[in-house]
Amino acid sequence: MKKLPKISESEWLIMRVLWSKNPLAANEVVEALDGQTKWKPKTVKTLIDRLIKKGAVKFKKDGRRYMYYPAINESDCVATETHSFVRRVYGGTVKPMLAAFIEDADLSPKEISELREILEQKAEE
Amino acid sequence: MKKLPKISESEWLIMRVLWSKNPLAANEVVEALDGQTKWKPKTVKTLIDRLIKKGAVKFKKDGRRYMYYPAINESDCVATETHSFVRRVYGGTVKPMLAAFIEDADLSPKEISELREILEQKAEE
DNA sequence: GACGTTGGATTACAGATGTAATATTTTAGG
DNA sequence: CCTAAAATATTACATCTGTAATCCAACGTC
Repeated sequence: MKKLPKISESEWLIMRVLWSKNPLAANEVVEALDGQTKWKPKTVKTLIDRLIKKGAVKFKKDGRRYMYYPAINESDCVATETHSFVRRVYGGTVKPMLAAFIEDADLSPKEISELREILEQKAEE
Repeated sequence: MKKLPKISESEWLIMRVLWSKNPLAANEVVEALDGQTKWKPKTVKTLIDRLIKKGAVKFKKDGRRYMYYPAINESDCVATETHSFVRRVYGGTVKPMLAAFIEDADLSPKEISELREILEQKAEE
């Protein structure tokens, strides 16, 4: 797995848009973010440009405009970010936090049983 | 609850040292970090100064030197950071996050069974 | 064909961050 | 007392981030 670039807080919003649907033109990204942020279109374009420079996004020409799409895998990014978060904030000790979250989160019965299954898998290792 | 300052990645390491034991002199913080980072003592001092400026750390004089201690609550910071993380990376959907955490975490068999029990409780509600 | 519109390219600019070095003050030791 | 050691205070500086604005080129419109 290749090295993933660091994605900043704002850039994450762009990436999540592009992961959920792509390729998109710049103005489509702007529209997809409508309501989520108060960014001007130029701001969105800057963020896209930076993601391209970082190698997180690629584009292809469609006539006069560019169509953007992710160049890196969502699951990989999420896993990396999660790992770094756990180490930073919890120093690696996750269990108390998981417990609190499970208590607190509004989980559906289906989600609960899925999580139980994951834990069973873990227990068998 | 008062507003918490933003704590950067590097600053988190300092805060975790001070939360685990305080008050500490600057050189004691440096020692506590030994092995965890390759920072020079001056770097550690800079980070402490910034945390003071942000209001995250306070100090009192002990003769010629300062003794540092946290000015903000660990649980509050962890909760805030976790919330922001979940929104940024998972867009607020908790279950995939929990799944990733469980996969990622290095859980002991005991911890796993404790979590399973919590989930069982949840399932019965 | 001149002109406004739309999209891309270039430039801006302050504050945060990582990572220290240098300068100064205080103090303990000779 | 004077000096080296230890702590603190001040300064440094390149990047990264957030948040755009301005400039330019191509297109479709009247």
